Amino acid sequence: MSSGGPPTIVSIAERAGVSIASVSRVLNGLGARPETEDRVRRAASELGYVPNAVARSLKDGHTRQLTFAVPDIGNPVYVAMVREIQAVAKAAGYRLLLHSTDADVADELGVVRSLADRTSDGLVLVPIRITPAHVEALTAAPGPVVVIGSLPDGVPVDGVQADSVTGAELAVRHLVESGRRRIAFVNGPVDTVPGGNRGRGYRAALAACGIPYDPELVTATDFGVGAGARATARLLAARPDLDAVFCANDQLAIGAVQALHAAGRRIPRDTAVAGMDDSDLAVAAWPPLTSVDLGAGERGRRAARMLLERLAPGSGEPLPARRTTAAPRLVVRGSTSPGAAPAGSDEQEGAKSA
Amino acid sequence: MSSGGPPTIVSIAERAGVSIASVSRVLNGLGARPETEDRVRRAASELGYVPNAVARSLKDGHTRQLTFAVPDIGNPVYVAMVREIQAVAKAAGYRLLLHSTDADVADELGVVRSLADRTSDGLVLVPIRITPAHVEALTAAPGPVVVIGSLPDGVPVDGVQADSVTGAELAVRHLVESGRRRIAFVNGPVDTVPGGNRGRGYRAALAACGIPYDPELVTATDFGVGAGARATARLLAARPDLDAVFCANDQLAIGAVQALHAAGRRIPRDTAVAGMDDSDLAVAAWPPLTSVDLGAGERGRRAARMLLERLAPGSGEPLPARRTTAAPRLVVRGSTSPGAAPAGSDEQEGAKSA
DNA sequence: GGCACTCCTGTAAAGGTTTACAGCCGCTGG
DNA sequence: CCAGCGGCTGTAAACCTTTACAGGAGTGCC
Repeated sequence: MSSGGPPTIVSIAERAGVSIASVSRVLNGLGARPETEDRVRRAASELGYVPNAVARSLKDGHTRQLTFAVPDIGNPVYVAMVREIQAVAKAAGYRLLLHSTDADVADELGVVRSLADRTSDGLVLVPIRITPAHVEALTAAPGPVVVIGSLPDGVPVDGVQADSVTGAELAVRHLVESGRRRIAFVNGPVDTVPGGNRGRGYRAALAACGIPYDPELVTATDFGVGAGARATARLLAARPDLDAVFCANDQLAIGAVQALHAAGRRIPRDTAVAGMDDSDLAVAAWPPLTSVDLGAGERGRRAARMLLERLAPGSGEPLPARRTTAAPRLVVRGSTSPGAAPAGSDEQEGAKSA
Repeated sequence: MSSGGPPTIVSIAERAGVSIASVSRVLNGLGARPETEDRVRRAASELGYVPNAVARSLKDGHTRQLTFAVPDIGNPVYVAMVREIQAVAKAAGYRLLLHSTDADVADELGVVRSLADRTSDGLVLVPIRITPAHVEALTAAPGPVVVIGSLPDGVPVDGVQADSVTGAELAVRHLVESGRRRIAFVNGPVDTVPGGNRGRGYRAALAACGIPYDPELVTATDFGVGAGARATARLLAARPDLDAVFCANDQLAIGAVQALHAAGRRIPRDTAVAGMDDSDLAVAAWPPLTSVDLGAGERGRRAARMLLERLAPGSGEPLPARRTTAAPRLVVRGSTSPGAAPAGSDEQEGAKSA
């Protein structure tokens, strides 16, 4: 009986007077006699049939869903990644499952293990920090995983990295070339992946430029606008002679800009400011922020592509773990260079609003 | 045989020497003899068993997944919504499927219809515009839908709205109270939901304040920083006497700020600027932007909750369509008021960075 | 001692799809 | 005219789980 509930191939088979196998074949484009074809198609459209994706997934073992797990969905960097990943996924006919780990290590590990429940075919993970437990979980991952972040060598999992060291070097070198010498550094938490790398980048850059490292010019705090403002105010009090502030991300840099404005410093004349990530915030600031684009979107895109390659039927998945690094790019704007980036330039176009 | 592939209840049953029914019962906490219980649990953990979510979904007819479909994932307003929706979903044990419609009407309709494939249990949709086709598709929706946006009355679907009219009125009234009289308005595309409503809000607000509507002070463009800057520059050229710019969102307002800076106007002394949405961009600007919080996060949260209520087993889903409106809130900062929002205030704390 | 009852367990069906295999029919070629 | 073959079609199994139902063993009570 074609009773309640949405139509299934059984309802169609009854209505068309054929077997369910024929229905399935017609609907999947395998051969059938023209008349059979006709009757099945007619019945299907009359009933408004839509194939049940769950049943199909159960049958053929994949869901056409990818999971993207990030510490915090609100962060512009992750937003840039989500956007690209979803675009790649959509183009390939995959849906995107977005998971927020809320920067919780246990939750991150849980996501990796939950690959086993077959809810999604693969995972792109952005860990807030990488512990031995991560290495263990990733090694035993029950499905394909791509990690965005700096992964130790032995782990048999694809990885996409930013090159914070070179990125920081680009920024510091630019500041030095603009004549700055006392370059403060406002970092985020050093026990996180980004914080750790960016700190190393700053020191390496100073060394490369022949400028001695001065601990008094360096501070670590939380990532965030308010934290950046407070940290900058402290630095300013301790070392009024600083002539540039380099920040580990744009939010901190926005805070630095605010603190400098509040202290009556002119930007960039008295003090230059540079950030990292080149998020939308950079162009919102005044003057617009010079920032190092660490290729968040690019990293997302690459991660998604690598994951899809693992899922492609061709490879029996025996390809070795791959590592790739996105090249950083310095975007110079008014916060370090008086002439740069006039208002009304063409960047950041096209966003819609609700 | 317990051959290749991940362990199933069958493998466990074999190993424990019991039937699959017993395995299922033990694993779902229904009663069993202590010894049986023991053997099943031991076998399950030895094999590293994880239940197959797809099979379970097929059996009991729901996936514990929600879909959230937005025009553009990068937009801060939608980001705020995603964040809240994902939090609510996660707390209720649901996963979140994020879909970008890329502001394509056909795609929006497709998402509604695709509810029929049983991939997710419900949908939160943010349409870019609402056409008769939308009304039709929503009326025939094969599953529960909550729309964020302004929905016509007859449609049997839950809805959450922003109150742009009151929101615009708050901003305009605030500008008037600060002594402004020639208040320009930079809108986004008027054929979109937000553009249309905000335009009406501006006119209503002027009327309420007893200020005549002056078409020369009004312009519509795309949402976006560059568009805002160009539009403001045009307005400034046509009407140098304007003393405030009200923008339909923060991106436009950022653009306006840049254009005003470029024109040598001081903010807020010469010209005040106010935006809408109160996104992260507002605090990134200098001076920080006065903005109307239209409750994006709140709307997301409510939409998610309404959807979950529809899914709760208690109700046979016969509750009538509900409509709810989030109250707007004016956040005054430096762009309209000289003293407001000192640098280093506590807003926007805690974001993490990669 | 036997009956009834309880507690536990196993068998089997259901959920919707895909697909291997076998069967049927009609046609062609010898 | 018959063997054989090709083209369609139908039956049934498989994917993995949950659960209704029936059956079996043990206990308590009369």
